[in-house]
Amino acid sequence: MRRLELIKGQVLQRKGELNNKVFLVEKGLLYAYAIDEKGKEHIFMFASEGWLVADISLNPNSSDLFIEALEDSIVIEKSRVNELNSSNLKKLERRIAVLQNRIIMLMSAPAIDRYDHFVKTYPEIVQRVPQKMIASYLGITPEALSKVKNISTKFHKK
Amino acid sequence: MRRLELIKGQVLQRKGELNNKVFLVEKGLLYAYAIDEKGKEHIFMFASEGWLVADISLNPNSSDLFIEALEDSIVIEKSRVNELNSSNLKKLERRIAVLQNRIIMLMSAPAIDRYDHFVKTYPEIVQRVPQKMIASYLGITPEALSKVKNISTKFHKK
DNA sequence: TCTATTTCTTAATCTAGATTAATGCACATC
DNA sequence: GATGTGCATTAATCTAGATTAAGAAATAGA
Repeated sequence: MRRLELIKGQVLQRKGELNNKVFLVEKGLLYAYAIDEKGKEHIFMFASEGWLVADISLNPNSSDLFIEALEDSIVIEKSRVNELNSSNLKKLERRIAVLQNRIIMLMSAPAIDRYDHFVKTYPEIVQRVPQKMIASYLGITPEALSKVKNISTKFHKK
Repeated sequence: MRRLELIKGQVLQRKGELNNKVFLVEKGLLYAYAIDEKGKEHIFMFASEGWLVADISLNPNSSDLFIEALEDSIVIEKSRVNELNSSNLKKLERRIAVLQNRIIMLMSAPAIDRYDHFVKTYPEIVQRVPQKMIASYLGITPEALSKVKNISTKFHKK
């Protein structure tokens, strides 16, 4: 358990690296992402103050995700086995709920609905990250997000 | 905690109903699904012998998902708060890992890769459920799955 | 302040997968 | 054996979102 000061752009954890840590964000903003075979980045989550960011994948010897600071940040690094304990059960449940909802959204809702839901759920994040990163989180391109927002405002659906 | 015998097609839990239970599958096969505004069904998970099936959504007063028996089954109904305890931490972690992976796949991999991954990961399920349900789990239509499998075998990508 | 690099937008074209519809098949039920 | 019901497949058409390519706008760095 140690305290880390990060500058914007600093990478905390890389794909393939040992994956036995979780990071509690004390200040700033981090994000976790995967890079596919074509080199495209897919944002898995954002984590601001008070959130835990970690790659909870099956193999603790090799991370699937990258974790990186989006702003200058301070995080508390903790051991994964120590931190994912009974006192954090509620947090784990919450995470499952969020992931479950994300899957249903990805499968059933069009891009614009996913965007509206994101803005409603994480208004602070929207202010702090570029649109192209929100697009990536939603599973679409920045161009598609730009288009889709445009159409929805034109027709006063907003 | 009680033991329930279900016949094929029986619905254990409906959207909107109280959501404070989890179900341990002792025998048979269940599945959990969402129904969107257009009435389309989206399969969230399958659960065969030994698996826990539950809607872990944020609000315990209202379920987001339906849970239904795909075969004649026997399940142990348990209270959600009692069951999601420290002795099941590893199971919760596993579920997070599975969901995390599913999200990455939905965002980055084409339908055929998602199908191949599913067949590799859950070969028993493939034998027990119709193709259209696998398609639904993958987030595509039965027609698209049929086409995509066809193309991939024609070009010996299999 | 001036210049760079990023980010956002628009537009044209393309494509994976959706939709609609028809057909064949494997069943179960009568 | 005839008839119904659900499942899989094929094919034609359609569409949401991807890709590619510019340019405009915003931000950061010097």
